Amino acid sequence: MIEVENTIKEVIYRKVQEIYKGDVGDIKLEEPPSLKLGDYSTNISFRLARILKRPPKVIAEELVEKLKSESIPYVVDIRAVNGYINFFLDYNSYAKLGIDRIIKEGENFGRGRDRDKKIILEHTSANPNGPLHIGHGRNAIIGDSLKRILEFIGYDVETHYYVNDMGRQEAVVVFGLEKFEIDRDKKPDHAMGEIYIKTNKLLEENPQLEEEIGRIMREYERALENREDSPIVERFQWAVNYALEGIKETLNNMNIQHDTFVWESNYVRNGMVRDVIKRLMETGNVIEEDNVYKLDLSDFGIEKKLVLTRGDGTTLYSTRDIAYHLDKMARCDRGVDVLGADHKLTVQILNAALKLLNSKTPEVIFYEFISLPEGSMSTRRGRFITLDEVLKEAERRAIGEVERRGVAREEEIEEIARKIALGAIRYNIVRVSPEKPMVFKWEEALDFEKVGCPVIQYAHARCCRILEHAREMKVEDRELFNYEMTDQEKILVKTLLKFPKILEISGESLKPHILANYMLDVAHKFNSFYGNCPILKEKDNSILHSRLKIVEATKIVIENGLRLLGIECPGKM
RNA sequence: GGGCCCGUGGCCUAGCCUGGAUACGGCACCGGCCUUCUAAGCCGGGGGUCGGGGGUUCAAAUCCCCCCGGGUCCGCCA
Repeated sequence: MIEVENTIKEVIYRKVQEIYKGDVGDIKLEEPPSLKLGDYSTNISFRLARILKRPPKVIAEELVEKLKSESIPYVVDIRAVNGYINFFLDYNSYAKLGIDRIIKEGENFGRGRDRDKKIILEHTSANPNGPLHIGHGRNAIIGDSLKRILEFIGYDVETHYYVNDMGRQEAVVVFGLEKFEIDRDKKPDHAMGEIYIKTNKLLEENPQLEEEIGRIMREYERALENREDSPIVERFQWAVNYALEGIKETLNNMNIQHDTFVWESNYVRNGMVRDVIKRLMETGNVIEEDNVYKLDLSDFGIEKKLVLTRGDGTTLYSTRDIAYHLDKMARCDRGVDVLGADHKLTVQILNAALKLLNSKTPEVIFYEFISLPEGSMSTRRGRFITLDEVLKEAERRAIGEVERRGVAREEEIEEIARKIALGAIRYNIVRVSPEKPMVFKWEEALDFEKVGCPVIQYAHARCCRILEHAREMKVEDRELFNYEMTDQEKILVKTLLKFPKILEISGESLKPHILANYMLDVAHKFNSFYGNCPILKEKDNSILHSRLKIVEATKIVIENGLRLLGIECPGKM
């Protein structure tokens, strides 16, 4: 618990001041590798050793003597070990307070105070020219998990899906729709993907058609600038909305919903792109080169120059992106984008331009690609694995597993399997640190046997079952934790109470994988407790009652934690 | 060619920002545990030059430099 940690830190700081008045920086509280070494420790003696020119061990012993004269709440013992100063908690009172708090706060355990800060979080933003593949999935899963975490710790979060409707790829689709008939029987995004792939093939074989694409793009942009409701606008809108319909369905199946869909074309229509270009022209960093105006960003250490408009006067993605971000950053306290690592240079340029326009810049989470064992994915070549097929295959396998275990009624199986399948997919992606490249392998993504989320959901199911049985037993209320607790109990209680701090770190550092890894930790600690400490079979009523409270608290933490990862708990499996 | 990212036991992965106690887990492997709360589990065991080499430090997976391998970016594409 954060209060206990802060108190310990304060006391250490005071005592250190007694032997050394200078600045020693923040006191860092660490966790010893084993319970036998205590619950918290500090390495302050090592840092003081140099300054005071005395061995760390001696300093540690001296500090321990001083610390022992203080009475620190929930701390029963302080020892000097190898230069470290180790603190031992009084688990009887610590567990009583902590478990009681978790149960009292329930689904709000871990929730932060309202920060009165608005965050706009943009994620997924896949081009509406085909179905989402697992690469988009990494983006969406990281983004959605983060949205849930940030909201829970007290931010007002609005999610954006930035719809790229003005790119070449969308013009290809619009062109393709007049050449090929769309398959109305297929899911819309898949049908649109087919059109896109076929049209690209057609263009490859007939390069002279390329001019058509350019013409369509110019026509669309002209219509937007003139705010016409011409047929070309309708064609683009139809195509984009049609694909988006399918994309939204997929996202919905993954428990992901966006608050706002922002269309790129909106910024051409409302004149903001023209305005941005005009303002950038006035910065004095513009040069003319190859008959086109470019923004020189060498002041920002960027070699690449930003082309402001094409030779034919039409706008480019980058300037429209600047307009979007300018608008977005003005509407929030913090802007967060989830983007593929291939956008790193783009973002540098974007941020430089935003600074020139005196705007805040977004914080960006970059994630590396998910590739296939046979190489990288390609939307254009149709070489990718869609989220839809992963979802479907995961459910198929999960149904088999649930049936095999035989704990669910026939009519429950599908629903349970769906939760397990989605959990496995979301978890296996979110648990990996985003800067690590991933290789998609079916066996790994959908391994229900041991790895990942099923273990967490299973621990939760065990909690549910135990509590169910306990209700039938009518256990008397007794004073909690008035016995010598086992190591497994202590470790579990301590782990559960870390939840709020984990959320804070995970949210503030924009790293949902920290929460994901913690959840597995909770499950392991619970399983160890479950395997070593009798609960319902415990004869001592006081211990039985206390252990049930630990189970209840575990159930709450798992539910809250998985919910923030967009994963549901089946309750039985 | 230059910039950025990754490289942790056979495989996957945490820790790296903010340097410290035997490098967290999982898979696979070996040995125990289901007349006992769901064995998707528990207990124990073997397995590591933290890509390589220098450096800084009392102390380096962690900080600095060089190198190797992989990815990615360097469009009047998005």
